[in-house]
Amino acid sequence: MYKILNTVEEDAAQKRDDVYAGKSYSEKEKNREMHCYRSHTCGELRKGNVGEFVRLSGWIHNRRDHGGVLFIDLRDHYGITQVVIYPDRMFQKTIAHLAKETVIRFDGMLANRSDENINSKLPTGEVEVVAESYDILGAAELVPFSIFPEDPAPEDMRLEYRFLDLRRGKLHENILLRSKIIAYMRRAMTDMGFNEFQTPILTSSSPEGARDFLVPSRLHPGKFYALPQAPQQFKQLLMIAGFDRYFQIAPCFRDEDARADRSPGEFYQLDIEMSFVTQEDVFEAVEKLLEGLFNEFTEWKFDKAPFKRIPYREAMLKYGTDKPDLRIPVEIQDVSQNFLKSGFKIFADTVSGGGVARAIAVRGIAGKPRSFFDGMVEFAQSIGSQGLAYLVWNEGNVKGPIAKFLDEQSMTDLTKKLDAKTGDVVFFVCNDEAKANKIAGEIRVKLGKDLDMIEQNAYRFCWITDFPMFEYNEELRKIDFSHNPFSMPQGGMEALTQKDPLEIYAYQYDIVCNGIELSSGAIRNHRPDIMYKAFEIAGYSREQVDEKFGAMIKALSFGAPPHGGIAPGVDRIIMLLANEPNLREVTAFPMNQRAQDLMMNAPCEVTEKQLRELHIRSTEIKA
RNA sequence: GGACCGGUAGUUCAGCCGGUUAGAACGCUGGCCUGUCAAGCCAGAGGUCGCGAGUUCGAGCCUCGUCCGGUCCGCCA
Repeated sequence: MYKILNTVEEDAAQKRDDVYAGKSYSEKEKNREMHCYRSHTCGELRKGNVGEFVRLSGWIHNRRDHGGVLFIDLRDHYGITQVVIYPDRMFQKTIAHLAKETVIRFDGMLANRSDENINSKLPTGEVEVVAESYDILGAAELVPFSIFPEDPAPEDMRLEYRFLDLRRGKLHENILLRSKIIAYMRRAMTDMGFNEFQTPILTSSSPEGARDFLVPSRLHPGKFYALPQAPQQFKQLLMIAGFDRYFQIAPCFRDEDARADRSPGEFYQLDIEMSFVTQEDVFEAVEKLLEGLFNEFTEWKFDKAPFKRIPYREAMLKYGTDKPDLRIPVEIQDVSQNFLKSGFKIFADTVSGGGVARAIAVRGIAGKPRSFFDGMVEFAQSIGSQGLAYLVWNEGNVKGPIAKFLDEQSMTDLTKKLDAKTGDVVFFVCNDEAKANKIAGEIRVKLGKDLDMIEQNAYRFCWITDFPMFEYNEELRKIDFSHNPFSMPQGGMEALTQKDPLEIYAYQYDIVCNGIELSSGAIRNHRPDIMYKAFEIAGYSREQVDEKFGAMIKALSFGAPPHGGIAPGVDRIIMLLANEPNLREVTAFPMNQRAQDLMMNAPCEVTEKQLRELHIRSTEIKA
């Protein structure tokens, strides 16, 4: 191995050696002629450098004008160094009136600070540069929001002046963390024997899935490229091509509305595909990656491999969602049978009509004030529940709005089933299964937050497994794929021909951390015969399948290895590790929620000429 | 497409029951100050209260509409 490039520190050291080597303070005049912007970075100088004649360049971070002495905090990527300008310098007044964020170069001697003037908050806080001369390298206008101190600023302004926002400590660190995490991912994947590939950005529109971003073709009037929603088909083709283990930090494009944890338009996945693997092989690879990653980048507690596996149906029952936040130590229980026999008519009728009753038990909160319970009822109503029943286990009796409807036997059974003890409170939700899951799940999370039950400083992972292959579409009154039609059904062809379709699971899985879905993945269906059969169950003819997915089927027909993969969301992982609630805090140049880049002014109108070349006419009338 | 929350000085916010000339802090400008490090002190400038209509003797405050931002639902194979 040989070295191609020096680090910044090495470069600076080199220049120092070249320019300053052996030179004393008396030679400073000569040094002023040197042709470089800095001898050191602003984070570098220490006691050992005292007495050296140094040159620093950076931004005016802050200044403190004492009339006599003037202090400038000079900032660059590497840190902050105090520059002091004494009144005998003619330029002191000029510097005192420069706008913050001016880019400036100072030359001067590095001096020791006296003990009482040491700033322990700065790594460079034991020294300061005594300015001899300066050069303004980049003038600055008054900034629209404060870089220092790092006060809150309106987000649309932060986006419009992103280059300023990125100077601020927290965001600067987050983006740096992003760089390090991605570098780690590349290293770890390569070490595990994966090869990185690039796949096309201009590709063809896929009929399934999210809304595509379309790019009009100049050479083929009326035809369009689509930006990839994910390199799904390409990575499978690479497996069929025999490359065995693929990964890519893959840009993905989906024209769907944004959320706090979902960027509008574009995002990155650590896209992974492996040949000759089972579901467990994929889990093992991802667990190894994530364990290493979290080990490297967090001080918090996190689950070690193997992560908990939770079948989809169990997750929906216990947590009311397929992306459970396991930091909340509460599980939902099914109590349908208890209410079926009970005297509580509303619940009994719902259950006998095919609905379910769910219980959320919280220990030791019987003493909560009435307003707490009213608040919970109100919350339940706001998310679409008729109301919210609850029982409170007090010393010797059970109270609550529904207590009077339950006979002694029902109450005894319920107490036993829920293992309810004095001081416990149980909330009840009764509805059709889908609604009951959703409402109970949200109440579980709300209780976790309001009662401060969410485990702090911890990352809790789980795999959600055994997603149903098919589901019944009430609207179209037919069987549909519930998620991905290209996943391998568990049991293969035999299951498709023998079992009730709604009982078939797919080799499909999600990985979830702290209630955030990091990724979906699957063992793919690599057999055309099983593919045709699966589509047949969902009501597609062989011809329809050929028309829509012909290219993929063709590729699978020439000797395809069993393969599978996953694609953890890079942005979301960074968001978790940076402990940020929003993707924009870990993205250098994000769009706003309405998919606009406020700095670059995208999307924007284009010229008539451009449109003509692309054979496009806009239906929007220009102002 | 829908729901909720928000919009007052460059920024962060306060503004009581609808009642005099809309306040504070930071920033900015000027001045004072030789050791600060979120420097300090004094003075000053800075406002179409998002926009439009309505109710009222009177609207930052109430009503309706509208625009903008965020969060969520829909959507995200």
